[in-house]
Amino acid sequence: MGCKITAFQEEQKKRMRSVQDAMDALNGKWKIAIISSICCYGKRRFSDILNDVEGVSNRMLSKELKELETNQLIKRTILDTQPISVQYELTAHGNTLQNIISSLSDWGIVHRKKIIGK
Amino acid sequence: MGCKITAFQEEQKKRMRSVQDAMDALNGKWKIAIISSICCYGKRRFSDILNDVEGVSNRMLSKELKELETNQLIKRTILDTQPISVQYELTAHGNTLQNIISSLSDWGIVHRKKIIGK
DNA sequence: CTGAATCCAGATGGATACTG
DNA sequence: CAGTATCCATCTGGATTCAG
Repeated sequence: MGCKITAFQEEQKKRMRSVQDAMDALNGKWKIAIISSICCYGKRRFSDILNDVEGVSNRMLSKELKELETNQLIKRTILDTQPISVQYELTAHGNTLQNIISSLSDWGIVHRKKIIGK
Repeated sequence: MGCKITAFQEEQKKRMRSVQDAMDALNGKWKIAIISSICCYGKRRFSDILNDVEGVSNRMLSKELKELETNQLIKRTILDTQPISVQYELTAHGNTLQNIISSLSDWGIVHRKKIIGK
Protein backbone atom coordinates (compact mmCIF):
# COMPACT_ATOMS: atom_id res chain seq x y z
CA MET A 1 0.00 0.00 0.00
CA GLY A 2 1.04 3.56 -0.69
CA CYS A 3 3.93 3.21 -3.11
CA LYS A 4 4.02 5.55 -6.06
CA ILE A 5 1.57 8.00 -4.65
CA THR A 6 3.43 8.55 -1.41
CA ALA A 7 5.28 11.64 -2.62
CA PHE A 8 2.02 13.05 -3.86
CA GLN A 9 0.34 12.34 -0.55
CA GLU A 10 3.19 14.04 1.27
CA GLU A 11 2.64 17.13 -0.87
CA GLN A 12 -1.01 17.05 0.05
CA LYS A 13 -0.20 16.81 3.72
CA LYS A 14 2.14 19.78 3.56
CA ARG A 15 -0.46 21.76 1.72
CA MET A 16 -3.11 20.96 4.27
CA ARG A 17 -0.78 21.85 7.11
CA SER A 18 0.04 25.19 5.52
CA VAL A 19 -3.58 26.07 5.08
CA GLN A 20 -4.21 25.10 8.68
CA ASP A 21 -1.32 27.26 9.85
CA ALA A 22 -2.86 30.21 8.09
CA MET A 23 -6.31 29.48 9.45
CA ASP A 24 -4.96 29.14 12.97
CA ALA A 25 -3.25 32.52 12.78
CA LEU A 26 -6.52 34.12 11.72
CA ASN A 27 -8.84 32.17 13.97
CA GLY A 28 -10.53 33.47 17.08
CA LYS A 29 -13.71 35.41 17.25
CA TRP A 30 -12.19 38.89 16.98
CA LYS A 31 -8.89 38.64 15.11
CA ILE A 32 -10.15 39.79 11.74
CA ALA A 33 -11.91 42.78 13.26
CA ILE A 34 -8.85 43.65 15.34
CA ILE A 35 -6.54 43.46 12.35
CA SER A 36 -8.98 45.54 10.32
CA SER A 37 -9.07 48.19 13.01
CA ILE A 38 -5.31 48.43 13.28
CA CYS A 39 -4.76 48.20 9.55
CA CYS A 40 -7.37 50.85 8.93
CA TYR A 41 -5.80 53.48 11.13
CA GLY A 42 -2.16 52.46 10.88
CA LYS A 43 -1.60 52.83 14.58
CA ARG A 44 -4.20 52.17 17.23
CA ARG A 45 -4.31 52.12 21.01
CA PHE A 46 -5.85 49.42 23.17
CA SER A 47 -8.87 51.48 24.15
CA ASP A 48 -9.39 52.59 20.55
CA ILE A 49 -9.55 49.02 19.33
CA LEU A 50 -11.84 48.22 22.24
CA ASN A 51 -14.22 50.81 20.83
CA ASP A 52 -13.72 49.91 17.18
CA VAL A 53 -14.48 46.26 17.64
CA GLU A 54 -18.08 46.13 18.65
CA GLY A 55 -18.79 43.65 21.42
CA VAL A 56 -15.28 42.60 22.35
CA SER A 57 -14.34 42.57 26.04
CA ASN A 58 -10.98 43.76 27.35
CA ARG A 59 -10.24 40.21 28.38
CA MET A 60 -10.67 38.85 24.87
CA LEU A 61 -9.03 41.83 23.22
CA SER A 62 -5.97 41.37 25.39
CA LYS A 63 -5.88 37.67 24.63
CA GLU A 64 -6.24 38.00 20.88
CA LEU A 65 -3.74 40.84 20.68
CA LYS A 66 -1.23 38.66 22.49
CA GLU A 67 -1.76 35.84 20.03
CA LEU A 68 -1.41 38.18 17.08
CA GLU A 69 1.80 39.49 18.59
CA THR A 70 3.08 35.95 19.15
CA ASN A 71 2.45 35.31 15.48
CA GLN A 72 4.37 38.47 14.68
CA LEU A 73 1.44 39.99 12.87
CA ILE A 74 1.32 43.09 15.05
CA LYS A 75 3.83 45.15 16.98
CA ARG A 76 3.14 46.37 20.49
CA THR A 77 4.64 49.63 21.75
CA ILE A 78 4.27 51.08 25.20
CA LEU A 79 3.96 54.85 25.00
CA ASP A 80 5.46 56.98 27.72
CA THR A 81 2.26 58.83 28.55
CA GLN A 82 0.46 59.47 31.80
CA PRO A 83 -1.44 57.29 32.31
CA ILE A 84 0.31 54.67 30.25
CA SER A 85 -1.03 53.82 26.80
CA VAL A 86 -0.12 51.07 24.37
CA GLN A 87 0.00 51.32 20.64
CA TYR A 88 -0.48 48.52 18.13
CA GLU A 89 0.45 48.43 14.48
CA LEU A 90 0.78 45.79 11.78
CA THR A 91 4.21 44.34 11.13
CA ALA A 92 5.51 43.88 7.60
CA HIS A 93 4.48 40.28 7.92
CA GLY A 94 1.07 41.32 9.18
CA ASN A 95 0.64 43.51 6.16
CA THR A 96 1.10 40.52 3.85
CA LEU A 97 -2.25 39.37 5.21
CA GLN A 98 -4.03 42.00 3.19
CA ASN A 99 -4.02 39.88 0.04
CA ILE A 100 -5.39 36.92 1.94
CA ILE A 101 -8.03 39.02 3.60
CA SER A 102 -9.05 40.52 0.27
CA SER A 103 -9.34 37.07 -1.28
CA LEU A 104 -11.37 35.83 1.66
CA SER A 105 -13.57 38.91 1.53
CA ASP A 106 -14.21 38.56 -2.20
CA TRP A 107 -15.03 34.90 -1.88
CA GLY A 108 -17.15 35.56 1.20
CA ILE A 109 -19.29 38.04 -0.71
CA VAL A 110 -19.96 35.56 -3.49
CA HIS A 111 -20.56 32.84 -0.95
CA ARG A 112 -23.09 34.91 0.98
CA LYS A 113 -25.02 35.72 -2.18
CA LYS A 114 -24.98 32.07 -3.12
CA ILE A 115 -26.12 30.74 0.24
CA ILE A 116 -28.17 33.34 2.01
CA GLY A 117 -29.63 34.95 -1.07
CA LYS A 118 -28.32 38.50 -1.22
CA MET B 1 -20.66 61.16 16.66
CA GLY B 2 -19.85 59.19 13.50
CA CYS B 3 -20.80 61.51 10.70
CA LYS B 4 -18.56 61.66 7.67
CA ILE B 5 -16.84 58.38 8.36
CA THR B 6 -20.01 56.37 8.67
CA ALA B 7 -20.01 55.18 5.05
CA PHE B 8 -16.40 54.13 5.40
CA GLN B 9 -17.15 52.28 8.60
CA GLU B 10 -20.03 50.52 6.92
CA GLU B 11 -17.67 49.36 4.19
CA GLN B 12 -15.34 48.02 6.84
CA LYS B 13 -18.13 46.15 8.53
CA LYS B 14 -19.19 44.51 5.28
CA ARG B 15 -15.63 43.55 4.58
CA MET B 16 -15.22 42.00 8.00
CA ARG B 17 -18.46 40.13 7.67
CA SER B 18 -17.44 38.74 4.29
CA VAL B 19 -14.12 37.53 5.62
CA GLN B 20 -15.94 35.94 8.52
CA ASP B 21 -18.40 34.24 6.18
CA ALA B 22 -15.50 32.71 4.32
CA MET B 23 -13.74 31.65 7.50
CA ASP B 24 -16.93 30.08 8.84
CA ALA B 25 -17.38 28.03 5.70
CA LEU B 26 -13.83 26.70 6.03
CA ASN B 27 -13.72 26.31 9.78
CA GLY B 28 -13.89 23.07 11.69
CA LYS B 29 -11.08 20.73 12.42
CA TRP B 30 -11.35 18.59 9.29
CA LYS B 31 -12.91 20.65 6.52
CA ILE B 32 -9.72 21.51 4.69
CA ALA B 33 -8.59 17.91 4.74
CA ILE B 34 -11.99 16.70 3.60
CA ILE B 35 -12.11 19.17 0.74
CA SER B 36 -8.58 18.21 -0.24
CA SER B 37 -9.49 14.55 -0.30
CA ILE B 38 -12.56 15.05 -2.45
CA CYS B 39 -10.88 17.61 -4.70
CA CYS B 40 -7.90 15.35 -5.15
CA TYR B 41 -9.84 12.36 -6.41
CA GLY B 42 -12.77 14.14 -8.00
CA LYS B 43 -15.29 11.76 -6.50
CA ARG B 44 -14.94 10.07 -3.18
CA ARG B 45 -17.03 7.83 -0.99
CA PHE B 46 -17.66 8.26 2.71
CA SER B 47 -15.44 5.38 3.75
CA ASP B 48 -12.69 6.55 1.38
CA ILE B 49 -12.61 10.00 2.96
CA LEU B 50 -12.68 8.35 6.36
CA ASN B 51 -9.42 6.65 5.39
CA ASP B 52 -7.90 9.64 3.61
CA VAL B 53 -8.35 12.00 6.51
CA GLU B 54 -6.14 10.66 9.23
CA GLY B 55 -7.72 10.74 12.66
CA VAL B 56 -11.25 11.79 11.79
CA SER B 57 -14.14 9.86 13.31
CA ASN B 58 -17.27 8.97 11.41
CA ARG B 59 -19.20 11.28 13.69
CA MET B 60 -17.12 14.30 12.78
CA LEU B 61 -16.82 13.36 9.12
CA SER B 62 -20.58 13.11 8.86
CA LYS B 63 -21.00 16.44 10.61
CA GLU B 64 -18.47 18.34 8.55
CA LEU B 65 -19.72 16.84 5.28
CA LYS B 66 -23.20 18.01 6.17
CA GLU B 67 -21.98 21.54 6.80
CA LEU B 68 -20.04 21.56 3.55
CA GLU B 69 -23.16 20.38 1.77
CA THR B 70 -25.27 23.05 3.47
CA ASN B 71 -22.78 25.60 2.20
CA GLN B 72 -23.12 24.08 -1.27
CA LEU B 73 -19.45 23.33 -1.49
CA ILE B 74 -19.95 19.62 -2.08
CA LYS B 75 -22.60 17.48 -3.70
CA ARG B 76 -23.83 14.29 -2.10
CA THR B 77 -25.03 11.38 -4.21
CA ILE B 78 -26.45 8.13 -2.95
CA LEU B 79 -25.27 5.26 -5.10
CA ASP B 80 -27.58 2.33 -5.71
CA THR B 81 -25.17 -0.31 -4.48
CA GLN B 82 -25.54 -3.12 -1.99
CA PRO B 83 -24.78 -2.15 0.67
CA ILE B 84 -25.52 1.48 0.06
CA SER B 85 -22.63 3.86 -0.59
CA VAL B 86 -22.50 7.62 -0.88
CA GLN B 87 -20.37 9.68 -3.19
CA TYR B 88 -19.16 13.19 -2.60
CA GLU B 89 -17.76 15.68 -5.11
CA LEU B 90 -17.03 19.39 -5.20
CA THR B 91 -19.66 21.68 -6.67
CA ALA B 92 -18.72 24.47 -9.07
CA HIS B 93 -18.89 26.79 -6.12
CA GLY B 94 -16.71 24.47 -4.08
CA ASN B 95 -14.13 24.52 -6.83
CA THR B 96 -13.82 28.28 -6.56
CA LEU B 97 -12.25 27.58 -3.18
CA GLN B 98 -9.09 26.39 -4.84
CA ASN B 99 -7.75 29.92 -5.27
CA ILE B 100 -8.45 30.73 -1.64
CA ILE B 101 -6.87 27.52 -0.48
CA SER B 102 -3.81 28.17 -2.61
CA SER B 103 -3.46 31.68 -1.19
CA LEU B 104 -3.85 30.39 2.34
CA SER B 105 -1.36 27.62 1.68
CA ASP B 106 1.23 30.02 0.23
CA TRP B 107 0.85 32.43 3.12
CA GLY B 108 0.88 29.57 5.62
CA ILE B 109 4.24 28.35 4.30
CA VAL B 110 5.79 31.79 4.68
CA HIS B 111 4.18 32.15 8.07
CA ARG B 112 5.52 28.85 9.33
CA LYS B 113 9.04 29.73 8.23
CA LYS B 114 8.71 33.08 9.92
CA ILE B 115 7.36 31.81 13.21
CA ILE B 116 8.53 28.28 13.78
CA GLY B 117 11.83 28.57 11.96
CA LYS B 118 11.69 26.30 8.96
C1' DC C 1 -21.69 1.13 4.51
C1' DT C 2 -23.36 5.48 6.13
C1' DG C 3 -24.67 7.65 9.32
C1' DA C 4 -27.38 9.20 14.14
C1' DA C 5 -27.51 9.17 19.31
C1' DT C 6 -25.40 9.45 23.69
C1' DC C 7 -22.01 10.62 26.96
C1' DC C 8 -18.22 13.20 28.40
C1' DA C 9 -13.73 16.03 28.70
C1' DG C 10 -11.53 20.02 27.42
C1' DA C 11 -11.46 24.47 24.99
C1' DT C 12 -13.69 28.91 24.17
C1' DG C 13 -15.59 32.98 25.42
C1' DG C 14 -18.65 36.29 28.40
C1' DA C 15 -19.34 39.01 32.92
C1' DT C 16 -17.37 40.94 36.57
C1' DA C 17 -14.03 42.54 39.73
C1' DC C 18 -9.33 43.79 40.67
C1' DT C 19 -4.24 45.72 39.87
C1' DG C 20 -0.19 48.76 38.52
C1' DC D 1 -5.25 53.15 30.61
C1' DA D 2 -4.10 48.48 29.90
C1' DG D 3 -4.44 44.63 31.27
C1' DT D 4 -5.13 40.16 34.87
C1' DA D 5 -7.91 36.91 37.68
C1' DT D 6 -11.90 34.34 38.62
C1' DC D 7 -16.12 32.11 37.78
C1' DC D 8 -19.23 30.08 34.77
C1' DA D 9 -22.08 28.81 30.52
C1' DT D 10 -21.66 27.17 26.10
C1' DC D 11 -19.38 24.93 22.28
C1' DT D 12 -16.32 21.46 20.21
C1' DG D 13 -14.85 17.25 19.35
C1' DG D 14 -13.60 12.25 20.78
C1' DA D 15 -15.24 7.37 22.02
C1' DT D 16 -18.63 4.35 21.83
C1' DT D 17 -22.90 2.39 20.69
C1' DC D 18 -27.02 1.88 17.85
C1' DA D 19 -29.82 1.92 13.36
C1' DG D 20 -31.38 1.70 8.36
